[in-house]
Amino acid sequence: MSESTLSKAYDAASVEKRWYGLWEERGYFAPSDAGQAPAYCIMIPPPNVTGSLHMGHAFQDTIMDALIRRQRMLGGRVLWQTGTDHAGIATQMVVERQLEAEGTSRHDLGRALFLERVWKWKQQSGGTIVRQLRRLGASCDWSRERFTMDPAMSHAVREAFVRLYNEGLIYRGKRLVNWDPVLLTAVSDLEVIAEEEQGSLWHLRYPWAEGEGYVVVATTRPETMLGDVAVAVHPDDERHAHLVGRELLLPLTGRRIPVIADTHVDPAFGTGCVKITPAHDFNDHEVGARHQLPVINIFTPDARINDQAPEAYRGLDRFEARKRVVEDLQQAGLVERIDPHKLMIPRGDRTKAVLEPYLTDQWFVKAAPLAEEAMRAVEDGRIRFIPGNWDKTYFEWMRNIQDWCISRQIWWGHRIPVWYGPDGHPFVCNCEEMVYEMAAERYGQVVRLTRDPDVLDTWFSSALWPFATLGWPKETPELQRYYPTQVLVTGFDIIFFWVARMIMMGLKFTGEVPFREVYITGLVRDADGNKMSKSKGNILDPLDLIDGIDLESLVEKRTRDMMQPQLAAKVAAATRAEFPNGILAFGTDALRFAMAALAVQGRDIKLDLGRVEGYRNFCNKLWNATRFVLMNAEGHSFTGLVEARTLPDRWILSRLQKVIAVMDGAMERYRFDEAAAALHRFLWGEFCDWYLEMVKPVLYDEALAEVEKNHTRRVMVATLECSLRLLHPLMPFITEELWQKVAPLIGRGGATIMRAPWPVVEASREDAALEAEADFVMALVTAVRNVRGEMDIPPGKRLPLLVSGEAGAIEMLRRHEGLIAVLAKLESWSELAGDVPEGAATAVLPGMRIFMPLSGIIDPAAEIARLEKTLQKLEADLARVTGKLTNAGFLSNAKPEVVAGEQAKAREFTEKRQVLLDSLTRMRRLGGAG
RNA sequence: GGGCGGAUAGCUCAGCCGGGAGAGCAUCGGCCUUACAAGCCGAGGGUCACGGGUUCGAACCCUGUUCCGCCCACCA
Repeated sequence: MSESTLSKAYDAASVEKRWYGLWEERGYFAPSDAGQAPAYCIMIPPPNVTGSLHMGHAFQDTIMDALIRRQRMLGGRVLWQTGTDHAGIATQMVVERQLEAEGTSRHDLGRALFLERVWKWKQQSGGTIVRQLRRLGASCDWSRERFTMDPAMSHAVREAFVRLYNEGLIYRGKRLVNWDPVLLTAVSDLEVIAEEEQGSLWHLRYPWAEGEGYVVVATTRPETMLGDVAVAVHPDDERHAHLVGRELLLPLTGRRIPVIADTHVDPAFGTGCVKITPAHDFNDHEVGARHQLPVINIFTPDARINDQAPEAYRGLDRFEARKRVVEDLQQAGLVERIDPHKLMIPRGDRTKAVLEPYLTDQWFVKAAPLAEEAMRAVEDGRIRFIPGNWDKTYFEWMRNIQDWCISRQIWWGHRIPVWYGPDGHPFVCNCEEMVYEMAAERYGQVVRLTRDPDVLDTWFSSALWPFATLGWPKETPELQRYYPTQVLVTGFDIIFFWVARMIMMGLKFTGEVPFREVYITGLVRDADGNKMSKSKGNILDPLDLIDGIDLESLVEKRTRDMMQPQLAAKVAAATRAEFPNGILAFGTDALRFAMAALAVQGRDIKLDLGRVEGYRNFCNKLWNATRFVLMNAEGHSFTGLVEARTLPDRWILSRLQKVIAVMDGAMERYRFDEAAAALHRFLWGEFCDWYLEMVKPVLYDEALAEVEKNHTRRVMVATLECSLRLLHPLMPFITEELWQKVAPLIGRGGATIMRAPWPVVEASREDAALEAEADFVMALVTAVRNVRGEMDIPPGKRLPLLVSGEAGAIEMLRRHEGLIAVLAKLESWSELAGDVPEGAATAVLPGMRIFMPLSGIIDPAAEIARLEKTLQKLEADLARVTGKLTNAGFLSNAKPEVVAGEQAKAREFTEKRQVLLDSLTRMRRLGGAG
């Protein structure tokens, strides 16, 4: 018996558990090898191995999976390439923190042992995020999973480095870079987060070397004065022009420094005199270079004062040094004043340490030549951003692109493939053995080489992801088949870090774009619109929405390991207020559907749990609709039947074609919100609310022949079966579960819905005239229900109905009287003969007036109120339409069909108005009499 | 300083080519109608941020203003 196979309520957990393992085991995620079918490929943005799944992943991976599943059903050779990123700095920090807890450090271990330790950590903990990804139903091809530190990936990285180097696009140089004094490494410009903080502007007096007086300079970093080499004024600044060329005595150091003129100075800021510290400020460095000034570095790598500075300050941390320098200057009477001042402080995006401009040897990628090609690819449409306006952001950055500092002084990462000879000559090669041969050739003997100790920026390997994962630099079949990939789905936050660099590298090494489209998603925010972050304590874990979580566990989770434990109480309180009962288990499908429904283009999404719950209910609705279908179709044979005979059958099939078309259009335009809305509206609002109700009188009619019922049973099953396929990309689990039961009934079964064909519009099933007839039936039923609802008539009470109107409308009613009688709970209907009975409620439909004699049942006053309300709305509508039709401009300028439409409305409204007025008159009479 | 978004029902958001303001949630009323109370049937709720313009007609196009958000940038 069918009913026993489906429980009464949908239980997401038990359904979801059943399928993923099977799909993966049976290899359904791997590309089909279907001959010459078109290839379709998406590269997952590889999540950090250190990461765990967050809402952003849930959002983006749902979108990617929906695209992939649909394409797979369309029959393409579909690859969703997956893998993880070694995340150099993040991973190294995780392991270093562990070492710290054990009372040791990476330096105690040494490089080799440390790396071993990181690999061990990766083995044990690196799989978290890919396990979580599976819970989302992500159908990536795990058999091709890559890690950015795999040997093949490392080979590709070295190859890319060597080729760029040989072309002069990678070079080494001593430059001022952003330096993280905690991590002791350079970082790229993009890894600098500048935030406004409250500081001070110190006004310092620098006395003249000869004679009386001083110059006042304003600075936000007084401690760097120990490295000053000049004071600059603007060449056109008349106040200071006479000072240029004279010498100052730099306080605390005894050094003499010149006053110079440079246009960098803004005469309007501070005193118009700027101290120049080429070693510790990007602008000053340029000024220094222009004037051939010396560069005096006063910091050690961990930002303590070094031996270049006077002895008194050596060894002091930069912040202590600041205090001491200011104190000493104050003692000497050299501080004029200290103003509060807001300024931008640069911090490292990982360590949050204040960064220092620091002069070191680093490796750089010469970006401008690569950027040129990359811009052209977007200009000429080889790559398209969705939404389109992101190309502005892209161009803006590309036009002003700076050389990319790619060397990092950390250990976890791709080591730079450069070896130095005894004289410092660099040998750059993909293969270590070859390097020694190259060296032997140069020096005439075998020599010892030392390898560059640095590793590459993690984003360097990420930039190669789209082709390196497919086998580059080898010309593999996969590379030929799947590259360029179709679409990249990612967030705007990594357009520069990743998207732009993939485009540059892709074009450079393959001559082709890495992807044809870039779909930029919004950010998932909390219910109040705040960015989710650990420190704010407002993180929602997608798995908690899937599995549910009780309040105490949620509070514990949000307050555990907080960077600022003092916030824990506040976070706990806010959590208790927002989720007094914890979070319900909504299941993966509901979460995915919510993500799709909220995926509006060009806008961040505020995660509304009510929405997720609503879609959990939708799952349940679907579940129960399927139970109903199974109960009524199982055990019957309707093979060979293809016709749709009844109005409901023909109507639902016609509507189904529309949904298929809408779904295709929406998915192709990346309008997942439209896709979700169309499916929801069709399945709940049309299939369940109307069709399944309309089918009941047919199936329950004992007088009707089985064959007639079987026609309807078949349509019912076929419609559901097709809908499940349409829904599958967004709700993979429940659709598989239900499809396995439904599809065999129409001989369509298969091992998995994943490989079932994507629905195709059957134009012959579309029938506008029939839909209009169905609309009439539904409007009539709704009108009766409306009266019932407003008049508080008991739902079970059967009512008689009187109608009058056009022959066509009456005929439609006659054709579907059985259906209408059931849906509207009518006792009988007849054409109005003579006067409208006293106390009848009235409603007006296109071409028909209906009257329900309710004398003694309804309250005349209530009916009067109802009619007046309707009339009021109608009057407003009529006034608007009349206004247009009496406007000469409208009549002469508007399109004829628009005018005709308005005229039709005017006739309809006028007629309706008259009916309502008549009814009101009657009711008032009755009310007055009673 | 430059650039990009956003402002529509109590809340979260749709609204396509300019032509009768929509959905979900929440609210109110009535229902255990044998698929579903995670449900069914109804109802109420809007100065489309504000000003000006174009147009026969503007939530939509142009322009100005206010507020909110984000990105980029070397004012010491």
